[in-house]
Amino acid sequence: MYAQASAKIELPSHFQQPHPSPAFEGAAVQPVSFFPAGTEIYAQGEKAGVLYQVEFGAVRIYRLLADGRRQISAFHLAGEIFGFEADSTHHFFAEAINSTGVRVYRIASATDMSRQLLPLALKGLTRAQEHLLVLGRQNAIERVAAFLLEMADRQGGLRQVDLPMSRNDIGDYLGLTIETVSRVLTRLKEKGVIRLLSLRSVEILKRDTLLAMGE
Amino acid sequence: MYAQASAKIELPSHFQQPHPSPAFEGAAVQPVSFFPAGTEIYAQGEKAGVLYQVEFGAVRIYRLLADGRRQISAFHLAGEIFGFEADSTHHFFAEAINSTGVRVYRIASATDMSRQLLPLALKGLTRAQEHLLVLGRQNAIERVAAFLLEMADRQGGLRQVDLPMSRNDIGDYLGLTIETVSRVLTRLKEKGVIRLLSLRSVEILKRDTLLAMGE
DNA sequence: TGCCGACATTGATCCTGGTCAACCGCGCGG
DNA sequence: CCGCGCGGTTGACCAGGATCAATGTCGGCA
Repeated sequence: MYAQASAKIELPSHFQQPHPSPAFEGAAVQPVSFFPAGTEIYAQGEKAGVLYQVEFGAVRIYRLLADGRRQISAFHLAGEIFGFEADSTHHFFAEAINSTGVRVYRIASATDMSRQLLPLALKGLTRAQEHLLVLGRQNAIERVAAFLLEMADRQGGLRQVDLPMSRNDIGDYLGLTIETVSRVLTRLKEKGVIRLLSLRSVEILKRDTLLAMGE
Repeated sequence: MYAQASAKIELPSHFQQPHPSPAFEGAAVQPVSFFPAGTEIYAQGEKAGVLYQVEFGAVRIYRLLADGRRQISAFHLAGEIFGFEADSTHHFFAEAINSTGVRVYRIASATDMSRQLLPLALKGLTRAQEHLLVLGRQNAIERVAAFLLEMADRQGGLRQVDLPMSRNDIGDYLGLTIETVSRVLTRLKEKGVIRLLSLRSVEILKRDTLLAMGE
């Protein structure tokens, strides 16, 4: 429904990098599906049962409160696998942040994937629990610092970090408002800890200072 | 305040009440270990590899920041299993909240437990993600309401809810201070939503009101 | 049964981050 | 090429919850 073909040529080069993907055993590989920026991959309440691997782009996983407040529980970058649930129903929404390609793995119901899924689930659990510490007990500066370090880490620990998501997304991930995120970033910039190469690209100048802040 | 001494005592067999729980296959069952209130079951950094099932009592799982701030990521009540990690190291602390008995399952390294562990990991992941929404986007009243409902739910949905943990524990679970937890509880009491039977026992009088608050 | 200490409640004040609002700047379409 | 709109930044003010402090109460044990 939402997936549609799109021109790969138009994509920024950093979305095109191939990644070393551990293919799934016992799962039928579907062709890559394309999701334009902002489109839904699956919705809360929908039937689950298919796994997704990000080929390029980025995905946000989130829940909503009745009044529209949103909590993003995870971002998924190239190479990462998402879509598994505790039961047969999706408890979250998944949306493409930018133009995103995902490879779909359809699993034969007879196949036992637990051996391959367990490490992923445990990794996700650990990440979620670490995120709980950030949301429950850290202040705005600490949250943003932790976020920048997490993103740098997940992109290979380079000085230059891509932020595929908007300030709004960052805020909804960190439990902050967009204004607070913005203010903290400028404060970090003024302190010489980071440099904003563009809105969506940050260079980390003082990694140790950031580390000291982020915990 | 938080006892660090690990005082593991094995109970005489006539104390070992069995409870209706699905035993593990392929795991050596150890006798029940007894942990007095406040004692450590395992520590962050320790080697993992053993599973625990709460026989009686309650357990808190938490992390600490350098300055002592604490985030409890989960409580485990009777019947629940905890102790599994993404790698061979514990990333969290586990402590007995009250006098607690845990059954230890030692797993032969050859045995593949993933089939049995995956549902538990996924359940934990879902709970953690729901907790993220609470910590990231809900205010104090909503957090406490959600907590009371969660506890009621996990105790069979009865009107009367046992809170095995202190206000401090509740605060560190909800990302609030002990004072705020206390104030919210008195406010709920004044509104006739709950009744405090004792410090550790709450009766839910208006479940629907609580539900509306907890989201 | 009464005492003590830990835990909990309540009150006063402070401060971080939210809210509301104005403005900026870039990219896109007319 | 200009103007519009969206996303981001910045500022002023506000409020929810933290902090600091005093008091209250429960429960365990002598």
